[in-house]
Amino acid sequence: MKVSNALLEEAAKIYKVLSNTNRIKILYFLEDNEADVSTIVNNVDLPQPMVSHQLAILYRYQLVTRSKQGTHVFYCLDDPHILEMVDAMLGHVSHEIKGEPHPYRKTVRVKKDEF
Amino acid sequence: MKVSNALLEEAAKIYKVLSNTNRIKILYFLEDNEADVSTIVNNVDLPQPMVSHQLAILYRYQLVTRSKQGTHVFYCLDDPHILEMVDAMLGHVSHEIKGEPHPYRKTVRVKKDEF
DNA sequence: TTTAAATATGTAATATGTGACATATAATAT
DNA sequence: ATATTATATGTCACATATTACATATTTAAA
Repeated sequence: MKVSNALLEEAAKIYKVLSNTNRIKILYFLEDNEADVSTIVNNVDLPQPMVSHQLAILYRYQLVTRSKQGTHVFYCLDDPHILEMVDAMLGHVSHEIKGEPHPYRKTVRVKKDEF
Repeated sequence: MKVSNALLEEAAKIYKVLSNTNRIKILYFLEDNEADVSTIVNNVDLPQPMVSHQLAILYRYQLVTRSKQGTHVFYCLDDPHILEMVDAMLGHVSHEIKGEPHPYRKTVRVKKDEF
């Protein structure tokens, strides 16, 4: 498959956005609810400036939309398909983990032919 | 959906691995071929130490496997499903780059109501 | 117009990632 | 042993990310 550089770089950027558990948590909370910042803060258990900061990143990369109502800003998943991708990734890692924590491959594989 | 912290962190780590165009390029080259390092170097047009470095990261996080034959080390996708995920992401960003609304998006973003 | 609530932004310390480059190791052949 | 090829590792300068915290901005109500 031939992929343009611009596309690769854009994909890499989205992956960077997703490479943070706080942002993933926020996305997951928004799976079921459109929610304002305070509600998100109360549910993901992070300080408000942190949540605002991560929401700004999610918004900049078009992972969420937002709309203002009075003093409240409501955030919403832009494309639910993103969460399907995250689901797939969680499935991947849970399959890989299988009981053992797997930050790295610590378990020795076959001695002779591997290294 | 309720997700354990360990799982979230593991998914975030894999996302971090994927957040680099050089690593994605290497994974894509391995889509069609099992290949040794030199072959990869010749095809992705990156200096050899860079390729070895990125391969080490891909191996540590179990995105590729490797086997040694003489002086050559052959790398192979560990789980082709990973590339399906990358495909999905490339599809996602190709929509974004063209400024197209996402497939599942109900309303088009309007300047006036945004800020 | 002062106050309070909701949200966003700025700053600084620390940490982590990146890319270029030099060099080390490992296997094989001469 | 020495040389050669394939691959891996170490280092350094640089850039970017993370987090906590303080403060600014916006809105609406009293």
